[in-house]
Amino acid sequence: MAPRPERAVLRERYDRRRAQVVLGAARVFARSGYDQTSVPELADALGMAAGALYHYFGGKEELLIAICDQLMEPLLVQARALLAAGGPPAERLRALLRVWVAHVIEHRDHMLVFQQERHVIERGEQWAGVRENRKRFERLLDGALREAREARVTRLADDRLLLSALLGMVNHTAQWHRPRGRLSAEEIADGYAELVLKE
Amino acid sequence: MAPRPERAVLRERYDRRRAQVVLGAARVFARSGYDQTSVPELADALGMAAGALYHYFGGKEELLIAICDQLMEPLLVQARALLAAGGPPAERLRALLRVWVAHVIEHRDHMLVFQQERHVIERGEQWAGVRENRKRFERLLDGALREAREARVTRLADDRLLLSALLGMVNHTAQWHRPRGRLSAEEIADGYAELVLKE
DNA sequence: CAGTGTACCGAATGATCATTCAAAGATCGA
DNA sequence: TCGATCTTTGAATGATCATTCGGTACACTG
Repeated sequence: MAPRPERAVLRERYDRRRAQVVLGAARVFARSGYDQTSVPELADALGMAAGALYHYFGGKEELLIAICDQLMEPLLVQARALLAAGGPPAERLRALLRVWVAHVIEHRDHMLVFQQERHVIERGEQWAGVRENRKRFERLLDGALREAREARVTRLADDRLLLSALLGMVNHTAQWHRPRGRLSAEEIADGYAELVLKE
Repeated sequence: MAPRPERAVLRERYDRRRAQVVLGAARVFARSGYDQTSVPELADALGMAAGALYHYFGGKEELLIAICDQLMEPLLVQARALLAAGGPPAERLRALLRVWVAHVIEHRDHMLVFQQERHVIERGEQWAGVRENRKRFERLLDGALREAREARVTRLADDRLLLSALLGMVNHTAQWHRPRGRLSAEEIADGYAELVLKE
């Protein structure tokens, strides 16, 4: 009686397509700005009609939230797994930096959008989840930094300042890194580690 | 016959008022976003009518350019004066960091707008001047870093990476610093210097 | 191949926006 | 106070935008 493909199959197909759209939208928004890109323009760039977007998203802002989620969630997963694994503080921090820098480079467009739309993220009701995820990552990083300081391997006594400095330099990587740049993600991460850690 | 105030007086009054408007607009745009703030909203927040803005600016975007100029130009002047003064490379770099961090903190709203509107700055024809000023500052910083490396006082062999790291961490200061925060501008700058310079 | 639900289309809609402009208010020298 | 000029007003204008929705195309099941 119910002549439909398995519900799970449909759901998966829907999710995959949605993720594709989010990915493409990140590229477009990174280049042209979120507000300066009209929905028809965006749809054009994605090779679909404006109306189709509303099949996947309740509205333009929901799409923006999806971009931020697609950025933050896999990073959180990786960071948690890594920090759960144990090891000496300096090595843990170095490893976290590598994962983080690689992620920023891999999701360059997402990062640019994320940074550009800071003022929306800070305020909106619907943005609480994104803010929470950001907070979670900062807490993980903060924990790794405290450990490192207690092991006396950081070069700066002030954890908070070190945290902010790292957030600044690592996230800023999205602004200058180019796909076939001179330095690999790993070299960049190790450079940052060299600034932060004692020899 | 010509019953007018001195031309210079008028010009000065006009310029001062314009600068006030630019300052106020920076605050509003930093909080609510450039695109998300309508001209009537902005005018309201500034206590003036929408039309009056067009007495000082050809359009909304010209106002945005003015915000960036008001940010970059005094910093360039200070940086140039400081670097012209001479002294040992480590001290020059430290001094530059202090001036720079203080400027970022002082112009927090301008910085937030500047960072949020990156995609406009990168592209537009009319933005060439702003891009040029940014380039000039980066060259000054780059020079100071090279000097420091040649004097073997930096902790990272790679000037380019160090430059990017500094741009990231210092500019990011605008995002977390609060007016009556725990650390002074000077303490923050010295913290950054500690990361970058050998003991 | 018939029937059903999903994916997509694109013109229409109502709201919002940047900008203009004619007129009024403010300022100041004479 | 007069009159010239600078400054500000706010309603009108035309353009643009996000979103809606009635409908088509397609994929899959049985």
